[in-house]
This record gives sequence, C-alpha cells and structure tokens, in this order.
Amino acid sequence: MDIYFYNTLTKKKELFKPLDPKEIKIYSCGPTVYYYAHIGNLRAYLFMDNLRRVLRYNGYKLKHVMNITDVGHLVSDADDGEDKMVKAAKRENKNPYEIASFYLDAFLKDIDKLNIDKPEIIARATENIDIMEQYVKKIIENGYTYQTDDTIYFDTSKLDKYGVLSNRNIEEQKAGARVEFDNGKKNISDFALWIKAPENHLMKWDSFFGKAYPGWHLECSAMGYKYLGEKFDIHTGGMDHIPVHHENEIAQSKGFCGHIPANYWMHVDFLQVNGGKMSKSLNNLYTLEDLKQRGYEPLVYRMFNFTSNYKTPINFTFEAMDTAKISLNKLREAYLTHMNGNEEISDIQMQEYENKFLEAINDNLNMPVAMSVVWDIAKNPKKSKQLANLLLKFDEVLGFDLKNYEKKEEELPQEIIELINNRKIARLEKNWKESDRLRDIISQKGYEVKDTQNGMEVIKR
RNA sequence: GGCGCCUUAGCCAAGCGGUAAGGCACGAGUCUGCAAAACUCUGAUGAUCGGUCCGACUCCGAUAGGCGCCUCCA
Repeated sequence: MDIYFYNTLTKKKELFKPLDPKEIKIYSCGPTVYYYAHIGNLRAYLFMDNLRRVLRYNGYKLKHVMNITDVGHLVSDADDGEDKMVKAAKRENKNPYEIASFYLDAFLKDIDKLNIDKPEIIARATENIDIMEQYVKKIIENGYTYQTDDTIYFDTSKLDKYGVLSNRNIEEQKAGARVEFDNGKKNISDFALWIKAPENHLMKWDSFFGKAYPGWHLECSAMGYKYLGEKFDIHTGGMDHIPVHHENEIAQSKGFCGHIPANYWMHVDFLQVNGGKMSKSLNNLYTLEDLKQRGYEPLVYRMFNFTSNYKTPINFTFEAMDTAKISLNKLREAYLTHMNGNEEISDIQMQEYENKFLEAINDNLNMPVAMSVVWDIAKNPKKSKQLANLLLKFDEVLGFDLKNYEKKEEELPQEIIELINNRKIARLEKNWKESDRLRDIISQKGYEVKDTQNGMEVIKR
C-alpha cells in the first residue's frame, strides 16, 4: 500500500518513493550527550521509532543512521563561547569524554525503556573526525569556502539558493537581524566548517588546518555520506533543526556533491508543557525518571504521544498522562481478555481492521487514527484470539510490548497476605464491618483491594 | 525587524468544502453487602468578526490569544 509523508522540503504530503525498494536509507539527527534527555527530546526518538516501525510493517528493510554528538558545539559562531560538552565537564568536574560516555549510556537506557527500535547504525562524531576532514577538503576544493585566521567558513552566497527548507534568504536576514554579524564572516548565513582550536581547547584533532575541531553541522553531512552515500531517502530531526542545522547540511552537501542529501525531510514538532515552552527556568523539564517517580512507567509516555500527530505540537499535562496510564492498562487487559476468548470474527471484519490501521499509519504516521482502530478492536464485544493476534500484529508498530505482558501476580508481604486471609473469612461470615475495616487497613498500607467475580484481587498501588 | 505555526467539548486530540474520529475524566445506569473494577448510555457547531461558495470547522481576510525559529536546543 502507498505511504505518504509530509515533506518539509516541498511543504506537502507526498507519496513516498524509495530510491531502492530493497532498503530504505534514513538519517536521524541524534542527541548531544551532555545531559539527561528530557521528555521533549524523547518525543523525537519516539517519532523516529514510529517511522522505523511503520516502514518495517510495510515490509521494508532499513539502513538507518543516527549520530551521537559528543563533540562540543560552540555556543556561537564567534569563538568566544564555551561549548556544551566543556560546560558540562566543568559542571561535573569530569573531562568531556567522560561526560559523553556517561550521558550516552543514560540516553540508550532511556530509549530502551521506551521500547524504541534502535537505528542499525549509531555513529559517534568523535569517531568520525577523519571523514569530516575529508568532507571539508572536498568542499574547499569545490570552491565553496573562504578562510579567516582561525576558521574555514562556508560561503552561502556561492549557492544557487540558501534557505530552501525554511524560506530564508540572505538579504532579508541582513535587514533586521537581531544577531551581531560576526567579524570575518561575509554573509550572515555563512557558518564555520573547521575551526582552529585555541590552546586550552580540550577536544581537538590534528588536521590540514593545524589542531582543530569540526563546525556544528559538519558531522551529520559527513556521517550521512559515509554510511548512506551522497543521496538517501529520509532525513529526520526536530523542528528546531530546520532553519539552521538542516539548511547548513543542505548547503554542505551541495558544496560537496552538488545536491540535497535526502529526498524527504521529516521534522517533529515540540512538546509543550501547559501550553508553553519547556525550560529549566520554569522548572518543567521532566525526564523519564521524573515521570517514573510520579507513577508513570515509560510506556505510558509512549501512549501519550500517540494521541497526537508528530508534526503538530503536543501539550503535556499530567491530566493527559493519567489518561494515557489508564488507556495503556485497558489495552493490556483487553488483549488478555481477547487472548482467552473463542468467538469467531468474520474475515471481512478482520480485513477491514487491517486496512484501516494500515491506511492510518501510512498516512504520514497518523497514530491517533490508528489508535482509534486499535480501540475498536479492543472494545469489540466478541472476545476472540483472532483479535488478540491482530493487536499483537499492530503492536509491531505500536511498540507496547503486548506479547510479553502478563498480569503480574504481585509478591505480597506476609503481613498483607494475613490481612487478606482474615478478610476472606470475614466475608464468608458476612461480617461486612470487619471486612471493610480490613480493606481500609490494607489500603492504608498501599494496596488496592477489589472483589471481583473470581475472588479478591489485591494490587500494589 | 524577518520567517512560520497553532486556537475543535473538562483534558490529550483526529479528519474533512456537505452538517464533527478516538482516548480519558464527569454524569446516569447494570452488577456488588458496600466500595473498586467491569460493562452500557451520555457531551461540542468548531477563539472572535467578516468574506467567497448552493453549502465552511475545513478556503480567503482581519482581530484576539498562544507557540516556535532567526543564537545551543528534539
């Protein structure tokens, strides 16, 4: 079935045509590992996961690269700022390499917890300095650069057009730019490719330009080229990458080989918190760990994300997280219930479910609509293994790990077990007063008591 | 100063030029000694104003509010 993606390059939803139907090539801008990922960051990787799973559900094989930025990026083009890695290193009294490996590890753990399907290739910038150097040399050879005492700049005025993604153009920006024009740059949109390292700079490499380090945007172009070639199918990233990072990647690629590196550019919009930006100063930056402490397992956050489309902003509220938490439990319960059912579902019905689901996910990853199909199945009054298996199939895209879900029989402390037994006796004797008293005690100790048709059920809260 | 986006019921939200998916909450009911759970039922005329059209939430314009980018940021 046809797949449609919204393409930032053309600003339209387009039919997806792979370069090579045997293998889809994707590049995703990954994290800069200088601190814990917050849930806004993680939305981007849930999107990436979603894209992977949808393509695979459609039968495609993937070659997907994600970079890990462990080279410090300067705070600005002018060489007067500290870079993020160095800043973090100072903060924690470690060297930048220790910072990188610590937070890379934390990041990988987070995406595992979210059940995110990892790209085939995870490439660290520091391990690819050589390819970046080659890349720059070629751009220089092709005549797209100029150099100052300490920096090699990309000359954006040499391009036929700069700003194809974001509709920016050099002239307009000059007019009302808020940013100071850096000394040495010819055009405001020019950017550093290769920078001579000051004496005290910690991360630097020997190169044709002396001890130096790469500019901000180079790593993605170079590693994309290394693993995927001059042209690949899809490039993903956050909204914020559109105006600078991805424009510059496009510029670099044009300077390197004359064309835009990817056919489809897909960007995730931001997660907002209570209608506004998430920021440290507002004290609303949450990590997975923060959510866990408030009682939301990581997959709840996954569920929450499926209420909206990736390319619109989503508003994070704890009310919505409660919704997601309950929903996830209901879906799991429904799955188990269907698993134990034996009713027949017609082929026509089954086919309709499959078609609707596929149509939704292939329509630019429309997860809200896909979920409506899932709920339709989950709430089907006929209880059927066929439906359970269908949910399992859809779970290849959803990623809730239903297959491994089973109702956990909580290991209850002896104290609680005794209370439960006493309550059972009280109930047999129809001593409701005692029964309620015991329920209150159990509840006070943090356990929830339910009297179902199959007897008493006690769950830790 | 420039570029762009958003505004749909209490909350998260989808789609669509022809009279608004889904989830959760709320409310009502069934069940139960009660409670919880489960199940059933139940809600919006689309920020405001104006225009185009036989017909607009869906297109155009204005107003209000919000968000993002132009500087590291998913």
